[in-house]
Amino acid sequence: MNEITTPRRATVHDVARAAGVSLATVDRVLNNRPGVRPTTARKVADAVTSLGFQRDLSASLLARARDLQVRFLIPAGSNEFMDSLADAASRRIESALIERLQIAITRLPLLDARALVDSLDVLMPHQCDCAVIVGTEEPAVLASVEEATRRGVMVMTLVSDLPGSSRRHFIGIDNVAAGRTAASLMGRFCPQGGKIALVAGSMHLHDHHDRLEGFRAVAAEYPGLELLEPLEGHDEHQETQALVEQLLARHSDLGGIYNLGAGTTGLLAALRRTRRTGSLRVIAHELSDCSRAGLADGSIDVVLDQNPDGEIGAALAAVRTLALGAGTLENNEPIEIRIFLRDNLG
Amino acid sequence: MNEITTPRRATVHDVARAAGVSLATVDRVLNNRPGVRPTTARKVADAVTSLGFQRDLSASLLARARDLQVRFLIPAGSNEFMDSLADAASRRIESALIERLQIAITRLPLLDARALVDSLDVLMPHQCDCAVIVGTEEPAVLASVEEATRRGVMVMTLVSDLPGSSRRHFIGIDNVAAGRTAASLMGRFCPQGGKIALVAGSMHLHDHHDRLEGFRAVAAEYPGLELLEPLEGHDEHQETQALVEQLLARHSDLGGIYNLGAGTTGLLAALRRTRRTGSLRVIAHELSDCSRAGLADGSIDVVLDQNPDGEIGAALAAVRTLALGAGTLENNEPIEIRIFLRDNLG
DNA sequence: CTGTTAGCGCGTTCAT
DNA sequence: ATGAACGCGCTAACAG
Repeated sequence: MNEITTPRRATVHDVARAAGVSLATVDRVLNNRPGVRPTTARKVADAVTSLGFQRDLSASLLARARDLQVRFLIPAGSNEFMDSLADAASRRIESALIERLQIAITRLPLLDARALVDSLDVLMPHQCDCAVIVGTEEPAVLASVEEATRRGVMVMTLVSDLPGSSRRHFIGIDNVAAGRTAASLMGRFCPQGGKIALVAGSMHLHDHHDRLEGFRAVAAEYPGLELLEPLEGHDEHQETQALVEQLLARHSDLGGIYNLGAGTTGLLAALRRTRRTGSLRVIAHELSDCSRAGLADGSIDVVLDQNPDGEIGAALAAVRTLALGAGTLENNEPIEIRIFLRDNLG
Repeated sequence: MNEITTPRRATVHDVARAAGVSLATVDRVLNNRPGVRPTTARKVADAVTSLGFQRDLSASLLARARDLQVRFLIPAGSNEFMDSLADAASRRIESALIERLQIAITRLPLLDARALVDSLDVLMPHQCDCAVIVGTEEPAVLASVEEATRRGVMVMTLVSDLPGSSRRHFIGIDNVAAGRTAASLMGRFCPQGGKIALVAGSMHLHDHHDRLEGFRAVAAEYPGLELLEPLEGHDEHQETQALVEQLLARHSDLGGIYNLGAGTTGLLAALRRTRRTGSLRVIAHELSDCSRAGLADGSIDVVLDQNPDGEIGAALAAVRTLALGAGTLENNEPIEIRIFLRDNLG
C-alpha cells in the first residue's frame, strides 16, 4: 500500500540553522521588523524558500498570547440583507474565539460614507488586525482605507469592492453572473415568451447595475422575452409595493418579474393583494424570512442568494491567511451564488 | 461605543486550580484516560463546565507534536463523481497540513464491501484518528465500523450514510430534496406540460432512489407532466447512450429528461447525435468536465451538484471538532445542493 | 492514584 | 545588529 509519509514541516529552528543565525533574527525577518542587516535578511529569506517553511499561525498566536482581532463595519437600517450579514458574523463569534479570532461588529447608523470613515479612522493596529467593510466607492472612504493600511490595519472589502484601493482582499459574488443566471431561468420559465418587468432599488448601486446588465445580456438570447423599462423602488417597501401594483394593473399579460433589488417585502405584498401568483414567474434576491415565505406559498419561484454565512466564513479564513503576511490572496474565487426554490430550502 | 471586552478564555491551569488538582490530572480527565478516582474526575468535570473551559485543539496538537490523521476511503472506477471527491480531498492536502491535519486517500478498487472492510480493519488509532468512508449499507461494513470505533478510530460517513452504526457524523446532501428541486424546475420549464423521461443508474442505489421519490412527489403537483417509467443505465456510458437514443426515437414529443444518475456522458452523446438540444429540457446531476460542456453548449439546462469540495471541507471541520472529544456534532445541517446553469459556472 | 517538569513552534523581552 | 531565555496552553514521561 502506498503510504504517504509526510516529511516533518520546517520550523523556525530549521530556518535559523540553515541560515546560520539565531531564532530572534529569523523572527525579525519573518515579521519584517527593523534591526536586521540586508545581507542577513537575504540569507534568512533564502532559507525560508528553500526549506518551504510555513509559519504556524496557531503557535504564533499562542506565543503572542493574543487573538486576531477582526472588526466588521456593516451598514444598518438601510437593507435587510445587511442584517443577515451582521447576524452571520454574530453567530460566528463563539466558534471563532476557539480559533483565537475575536470578532467585533459595528453597525453604522446610515448608509453614510462619513460614519464609515469615522469608524475606520479610529481603528489602531493593536486593537484591530483587520477591518472588513462594506462601503461605497467615494473618495473619503478610499482615503480612509489607505490611511488604515498605512497604520497597519488590514482592510478587506465585503459585498461591494473598492477596486483601486489598498484593500487586501474582496469577498463577494459576481453580480453580472447573478443577473445572467436570473435571465437564463426566466427564459426557460417562459418558453412562449412574454413581458418581463425589472424592479431595482436604484441604478446608482453598483450591484444592481451589474445584475441588470447581466440579465439584459442573456435575456437577449430569448427573442420572445420583452423587457419592460426597469422600475426603481429604492428598496422601500411602500414605494416598491405601489410600483408593482401599478405594474400589474397596467400589464394584465405580464409573464415574469425579476426583482434585482432588496424591496422583496413590498413586492410580495403587491403580489398577494392582486392575487396574481399563478401565471407569473418571479425571481428575487436574498434569502430572508420574507423571501422564504414567498417561496413557500408560491408567490416567488426562485431566490438568488449572496450567501452571507459563506461570505463571513470566507472573510475569516482570509484574515487568518493574510495574517501570516501574504501580500494578496491568489485564490480569489468569488463567493458562489446560491439558488433556492421552495424545494431546496434548508 | 459598545466595545466588546472578551474575558480571557479559561485554561487548563484555571481548571486545575478550581478543581484543586494538578495539570496532569486535568489532562487525564480531559482525554478520559485511566488512573483517576471517580470523585476527582467529577471535581474536574464540574470545574470544566462552571468555567466554560474549551480545549485549544491547536495547542493540544502542538504539545503532542503530532498531526490529526484523516483517511478517506473512496471507491474508484465506478463513478466519475467519486473521482471529483477524491480530487477535492487531494487539493486540500497542502492547506490542511498547515492546520496540522494530515490527509491520506485510499481509492478502493471496486464498489466492493470487502475492499472497504479490509482497508478499514487495518486502521489503528495511532496512525489514523478518523476514517471518512463512502460505503454501502451491508452487514460486513457495519461490523467493521463498529470494530473501528471500538479500537478508537472515529468513523465518518460521506455521501451515503450508515444510520444504525456508530459513525460519529454524516456528510452529505438530502437527495430527496434534490429530486424535488429538479421536479420543481422541470415543472416550471414546461408550463404546457409534456412527457418527462427519467434516467437512473440503478434503483438499488439509495441516493438514486431518494431522488426519484422526491422528483415524483413534486412532479405530481404539475398535472401537465407525464412521467415515463424510469430507465436504468447502470451509470454506463454505452448503455445509457443506447437507452436515451432509443427513448428519443420513440418519443418525438419528449419535453424533458431528468438524469438522476451518473451516466451523463452517455446521455450527452445521445443528445448530440440526435441533435435534439433545443426543445428539450435536461436536468442532470454532478458537475464534471462532461456536464460543464453540456451546460456550455446548451444540451443540458441545469446541473444539480453535490458540492464535493464543500463536503470535504465539512468533513475536515467535523474531524477537528470531534477530535476534542465531543460526542456528536449537533449542527448536523446537510450539505447544500448547488444549482448550476450555463451562466453561473465558476 | 496524583503531581512535577520539560517541551511542542513561535514571539518577546533583555542582554550582548 | 544579534542571540539566549522564558512563556503561551497543552501533553507526556517520570516521580512520588
